[in-house]
Amino acid sequence: MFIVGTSGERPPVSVTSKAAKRQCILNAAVVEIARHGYFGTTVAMIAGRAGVADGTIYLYFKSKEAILVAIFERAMQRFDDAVRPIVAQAGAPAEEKLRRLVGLHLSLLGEDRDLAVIFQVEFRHTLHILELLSRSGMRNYLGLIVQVIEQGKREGTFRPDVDPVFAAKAVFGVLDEMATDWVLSRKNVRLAAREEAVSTLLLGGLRASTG
Amino acid sequence: MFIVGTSGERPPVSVTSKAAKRQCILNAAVVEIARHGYFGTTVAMIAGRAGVADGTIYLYFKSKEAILVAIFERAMQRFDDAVRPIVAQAGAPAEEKLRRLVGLHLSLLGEDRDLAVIFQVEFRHTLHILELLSRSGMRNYLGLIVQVIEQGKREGTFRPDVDPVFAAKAVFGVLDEMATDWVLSRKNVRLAAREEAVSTLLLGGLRASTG
Amino acid sequence: MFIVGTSGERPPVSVTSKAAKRQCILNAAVVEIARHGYFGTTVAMIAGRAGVADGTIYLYFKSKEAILVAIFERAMQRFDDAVRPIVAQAGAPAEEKLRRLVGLHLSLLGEDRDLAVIFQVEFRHTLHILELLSRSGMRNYLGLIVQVIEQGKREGTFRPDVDPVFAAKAVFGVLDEMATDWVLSRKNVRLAAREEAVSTLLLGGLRASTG
Amino acid sequence: MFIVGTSGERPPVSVTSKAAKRQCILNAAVVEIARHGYFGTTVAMIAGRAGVADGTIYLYFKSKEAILVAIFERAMQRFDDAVRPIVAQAGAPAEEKLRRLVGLHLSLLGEDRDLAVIFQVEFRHTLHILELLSRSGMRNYLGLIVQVIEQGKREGTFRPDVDPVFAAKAVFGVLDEMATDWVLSRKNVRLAAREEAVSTLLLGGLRASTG
DNA sequence: GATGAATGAGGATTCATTCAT
DNA sequence: CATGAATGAATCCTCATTCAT
Repeated sequence: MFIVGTSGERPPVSVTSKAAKRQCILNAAVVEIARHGYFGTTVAMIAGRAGVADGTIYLYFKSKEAILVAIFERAMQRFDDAVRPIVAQAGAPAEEKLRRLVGLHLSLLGEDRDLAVIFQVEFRHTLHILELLSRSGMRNYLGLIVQVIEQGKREGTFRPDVDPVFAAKAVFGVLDEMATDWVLSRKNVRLAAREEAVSTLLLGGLRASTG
Repeated sequence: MFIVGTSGERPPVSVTSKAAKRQCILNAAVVEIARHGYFGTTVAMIAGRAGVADGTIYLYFKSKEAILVAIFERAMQRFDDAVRPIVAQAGAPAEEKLRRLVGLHLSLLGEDRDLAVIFQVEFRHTLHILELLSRSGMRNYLGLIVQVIEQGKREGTFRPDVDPVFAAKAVFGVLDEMATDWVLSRKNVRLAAREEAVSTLLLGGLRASTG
Repeated sequence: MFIVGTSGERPPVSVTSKAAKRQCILNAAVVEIARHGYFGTTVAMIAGRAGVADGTIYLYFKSKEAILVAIFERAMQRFDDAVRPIVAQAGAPAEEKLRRLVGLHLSLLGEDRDLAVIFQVEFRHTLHILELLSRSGMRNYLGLIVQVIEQGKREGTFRPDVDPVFAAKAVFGVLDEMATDWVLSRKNVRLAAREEAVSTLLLGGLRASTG
Repeated sequence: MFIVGTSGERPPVSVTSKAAKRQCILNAAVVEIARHGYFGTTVAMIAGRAGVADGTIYLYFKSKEAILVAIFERAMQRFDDAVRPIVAQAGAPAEEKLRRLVGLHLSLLGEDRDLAVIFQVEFRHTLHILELLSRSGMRNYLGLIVQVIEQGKREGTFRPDVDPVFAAKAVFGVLDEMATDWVLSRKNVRLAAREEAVSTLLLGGLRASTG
């Protein structure tokens, strides 16, 4: 059924439109799920906001749950793309990297409240889903924090008795709580405003007591 | 819970039975919800485990959601009962109180994995529920931590530039992440085993750098 | 939760009503499926005719398909109850038994056109279902016909070179075609009216050519 | 079916291609429907096997049901083409014709198991479809059998008291049951192997008892 | 108070069919 | 002619909640 011609390129419209509509559905899902929760959101609601028919959703995603997973993966990809260069940067001290990492975490979540809601609330929905996620993308992210802390220990800026994995989880826990708190508070503050305080507190706990 | 025969003194039995059955349902709900998630748990499942008829549930709780709230309230009450004396204890330094508070938090959650699952996972289900909770019991608990940190600032053991509310949230965040991590990990470690590391890290971040 | 009392008998209402409602749903299903076909019949249609709510159906049957199977089983049971005594009857010659068996087959189907429609049309729906059925009840029925033919061979009234299993299938085939033809014809004839012709034809084919 | 390049003579190719593609779709439909049942087969499945786009199906058939009807008509046409000459053959006795007719019926179905499945199972799906079919092609076929039996009565080889239409249905019934039984049995026997037994039985039932 | 049968609204998903390209 | 993405109606099934016994 493929009429072989001379053009090696498939219709660009299709590619663009296909990917674009997928993103469109994902965006709609983020808004709806942030607003009504995963179980409170119907596929029809997502389709409605995306401006497509209910059935169309299933041309792009295998199931409702697959949408949630796709949201997570897309977000983690963006996180990873932003964080990895910071960690990899040669020459920068661990303290500096940790500060920037903290700033980035808060900025990225702070930029998109809907996404933040999903990350802080909806992804915690079910042990099943949480485990799914924690085993994939989340591990990567935690691994990056671990690297920074290990660097700090090598540099001598962080206490030698700190367990890097434990410390990374603690760092993540503080960031996470800040994000959740911000998501739950109705106040019109910027999440990134807490960057300084968070960094200070964490670095205080990690730093070697340089006499 | 089984009343067989004709008991002459109904009122006291009834009261006991009434309260006992309520607890029984709550216990059943904790197990089922921890195992299958809030939305994955049916009222029939809870009733089945509690050994009562489906309809009976509604003699003790207004709705399925009310059960979730009741679980939260009961757990927070226990938390409060345990934490309040520590905070109120006169003569104890803030550092000591914080250590004991950390230990208590991890112990209480570590004692009942099902309850921990619900706290770390299920209560995060929906923005709606989370807000409900954060406005009531959670605030109290956070307030207690705030008190300890304020005491530390007054004593001079904690840095004067620390914002007590912010710091309390950070403390909670670390504890929370440890609990979540424990819930998700299949390893057979005790949650309380991390008490020392958590306290050290947090106190390191809070402590005034006594020159 | 069972308050042990002195009465050994459960509420009779429940038993009666439970079984009665099951039959009621089955009857409704027979009518609807005969009229609109299995795939053309919705669970709501069955529930509507049975006078119960849609969800009630699922208190009595696991799925829509389970209803079809139950219809088959109920009908086969009735067939079996009627046919078995005929076959078992001592002293009756095979010819006589075959005549009565033919008469019974046509009578039973002829009595309930809706059921006949389902037997002749709907049960043939899918290879899957047909195999399911042919392996269970249908085999029994065929086995009874086989017995009669074997008896005829022993008596010397049926040709010795007849394969009983083959012949039984042929008998069934003729009966089946008569039933299908009757179901499809709109004429107001009685199915049982063909009893004589069918028996004559079949016995002609089976009978030993007694010189 | 794949037209690559610029063919100068479109019309004939087109005509051929058009008819060929129709047959191609029909063949694909036979396989899929035999395998998954009519309601279990999607138009997309047929299109996939035929190697055409979903929408293309509708350039050749008005609806999914129209495909089923077309399958029936094509098959009946083949039956008719094969059976008619036998019946029309002058000089051949009715017994001989009936034998050959039986053989042909079993051979044609036995040659294509997929088609046999559809004939014996899928065409019985719905009263609606069955009636559709029985009014058209099936009647013709039955009419041919009737002719043979009438010839036999004129010849004096068949019993004078036999109703030709009834007898034709009985013949068809036996053939039908044999085919169904073969379709359902997994054994690797040839359907045509039963030709002799079927003919013998039927002729035994029809034959005038030449004393 | 307790029961559990009954309810019926609600939702994820499928698929025949259409139509812009 | 052919495509296949898009449609949206339709359906089976679940389950929180009620209420007659």
